[in-house]
Amino acid sequence: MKSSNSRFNKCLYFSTNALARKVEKLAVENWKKLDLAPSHGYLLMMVVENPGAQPGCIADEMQLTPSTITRLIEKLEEKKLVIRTTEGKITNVYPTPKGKELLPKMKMCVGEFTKAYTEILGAEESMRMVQNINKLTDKLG
Amino acid sequence: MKSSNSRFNKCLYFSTNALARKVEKLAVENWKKLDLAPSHGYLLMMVVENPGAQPGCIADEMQLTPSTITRLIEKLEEKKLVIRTTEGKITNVYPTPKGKELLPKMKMCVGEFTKAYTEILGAEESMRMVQNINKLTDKLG
DNA sequence: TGATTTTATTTGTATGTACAAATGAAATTG
DNA sequence: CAATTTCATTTGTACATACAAATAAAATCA
Repeated sequence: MKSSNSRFNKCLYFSTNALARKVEKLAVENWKKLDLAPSHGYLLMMVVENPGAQPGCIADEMQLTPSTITRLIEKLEEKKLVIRTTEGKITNVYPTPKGKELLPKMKMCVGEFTKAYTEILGAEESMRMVQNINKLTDKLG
Repeated sequence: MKSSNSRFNKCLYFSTNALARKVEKLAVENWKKLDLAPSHGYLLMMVVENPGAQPGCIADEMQLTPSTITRLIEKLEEKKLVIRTTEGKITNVYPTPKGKELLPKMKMCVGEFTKAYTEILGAEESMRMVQNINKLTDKLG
């Protein structure tokens, strides 16, 4: 159903959630070829480009909680895409060779995803929309 | 962290998810006084105003899957706020008196939530933003 | 009318995320 | 320097949601 047919379409709660679900679905579809969830993919990319990144920083960067980051890292470790080393209270996350190898494909994935929604919305509107959403998020923070 | 400081801030995936999480949080906070999750609240409101509504219609209206609606209804049934009757393949959901009683408070809740984000964003920008988000969602559908 | 297809709903299972509490180490403070 | 506080991370638990399969009824078709 089109959101414009919903009695709830005037409420930010429904609008944002519905949008997030659709975008998530599109992203999941896009990342399937690498057998990764989008969040895993983005985290891995970050670690490949920032070897030794700490969970706390990753959490800030990805706007997720530290506990969520721990969970994502666990999954990536199971797949042998990253390893964790802990010294004292500091944990560092490094990509494995297998993880590093994925970088070009992951970048292509991001490109394709961006292309997918840019084609739907137009380049200008896409960018403006993303900016507005960020602004809104900041203000709510 | 402000989304504008994130390296991912240009990606619709992160923007929408981050916004949805913030909005969800705000809504959850707002609905706590009624001891309801926002989605439970909205579903209950719909059932109070539409006694006998069927899960499939509710799913369309709320832009959630039927299975999710089943789960939400189960929770509301546990709390004795709605009851389900099934005849043949058709299920109808009705509010209990206890559920009906909540309506005014729920409407206030929605009002307060709207007020909360309208105060942050301004009335005009809020409305425009919601419209744009809906448009985007429709196009992605 | 009997067989097949469609429809509505529920169930089993899995994912993504968060919060609160636990852990363990480092930093501060008195 | 011992006690306390702060900090980084992980663990336990819970919630919202989805997909795929199961169920069961109704509708269609041959």
